[in-house]
Amino acid sequence: MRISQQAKQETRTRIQETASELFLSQGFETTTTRDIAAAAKLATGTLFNYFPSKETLAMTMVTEAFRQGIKDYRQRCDDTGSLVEELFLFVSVNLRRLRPLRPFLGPVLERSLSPFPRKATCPEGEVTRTEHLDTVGSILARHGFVAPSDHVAITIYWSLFLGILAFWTNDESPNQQASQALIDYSLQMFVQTISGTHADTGADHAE
Amino acid sequence: MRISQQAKQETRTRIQETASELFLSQGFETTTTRDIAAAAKLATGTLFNYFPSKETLAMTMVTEAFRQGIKDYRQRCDDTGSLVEELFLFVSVNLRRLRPLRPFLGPVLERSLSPFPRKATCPEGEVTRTEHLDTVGSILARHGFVAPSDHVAITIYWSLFLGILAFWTNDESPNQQASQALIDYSLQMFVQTISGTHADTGADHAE
DNA sequence: AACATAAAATGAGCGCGCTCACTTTAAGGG
DNA sequence: CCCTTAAAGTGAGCGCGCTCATTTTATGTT
Repeated sequence: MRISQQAKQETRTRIQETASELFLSQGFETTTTRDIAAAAKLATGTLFNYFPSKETLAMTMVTEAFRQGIKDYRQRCDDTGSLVEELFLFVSVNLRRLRPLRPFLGPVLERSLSPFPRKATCPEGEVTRTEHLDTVGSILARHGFVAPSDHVAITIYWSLFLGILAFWTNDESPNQQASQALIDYSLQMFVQTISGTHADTGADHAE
Repeated sequence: MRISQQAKQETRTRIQETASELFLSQGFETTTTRDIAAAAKLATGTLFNYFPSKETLAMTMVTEAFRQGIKDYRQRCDDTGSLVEELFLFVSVNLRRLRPLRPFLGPVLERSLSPFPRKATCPEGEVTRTEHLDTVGSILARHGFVAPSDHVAITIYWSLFLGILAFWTNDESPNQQASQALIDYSLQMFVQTISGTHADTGADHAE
């Protein structure tokens, strides 16, 4: 029983590694689940005993990268920077962790992290978004904002962050410096607005 | 020949109307192309003589709504409002035109308007985005911004707009007032930033 | 009316993600 | 050592979006 579980875990990671290789070399859409199963020396159906969908299989890697990003941030944040600086650091470490997956991230992130309402897709995306936004909320809170409960601000942050991800996955500029500019501008904009009073809008978003 | 073309046009609109009804009553994903073809009394293949993909079929309606939105805006914009007011008007008229399609917009917009790089999908999405952003650019220009050439600002606008669309398609609050607040906040944020000097970011967008 | 030809419609078929009834494997008990 | 039983593996098959060789229809010509 113990041994069996261990063997199962090995199979699971073998699937992940095989899938990762194929996604990286051929892309997400082009790689079929039959390809993955064959390369991992398994029947097609077996793959779905381990991962409920191709999307979930890919998102497992993405979720892991995001988790590592959060860890990196906690480790590297010395709590002395400004709000913008800390957000910038958080975004940066996340991108660094996602970097190895970049070649196949586009379709996966679009499907799984999109703010559009989804029906019954993989929960990995929801979890990842929640964990990310919780961390952002805690950063905001540490700088004196009660924004975690401010749905509007958080919604906007997520829109901006997705835009950054989308741009970054396709950024061919050297060292992704174009993305750096976008991140800078986006976060500056975000912080500037939630810092200042935006009272003249008349919009009383919850707080 | 003339008659034939006319008949073809009739078939085309019949497909569209049939598809629209089914999408609205059963949703986009649930409705199959076989369903649509059968309901329009056609063979499955015939449908694809008129629309290259299910996605394009749906996007045709969306594109038309966006075009009408632009017309509405041109008609109603008396050129006396502030930048925020004009952008708000523009977004509002677009949402009003999209309103009838709302029940099936989610998956369609996510696939077609997403900023993530797409490989070979329907061009309708690209066209719609371009037309929308051109109009936004002209509004900015009219208010003294040369921002149409400012990729960063426009990219951010599109992120915010997509976030608004995503939220709005799922907004159950009475009269979509929650969306109103989001639009207000988003546009305020956007205009505030492109108006003010944010020189300390190092991002030198033209002005 | 008979024919030629191009336009339009057709539906069997393909490859995909995924399911599920079934087979194989292997851990524990007598 | 065999037997029981539950876990793990299997692959034929389903429904989907979409294709394309073929058939049907409509138009213009004689």
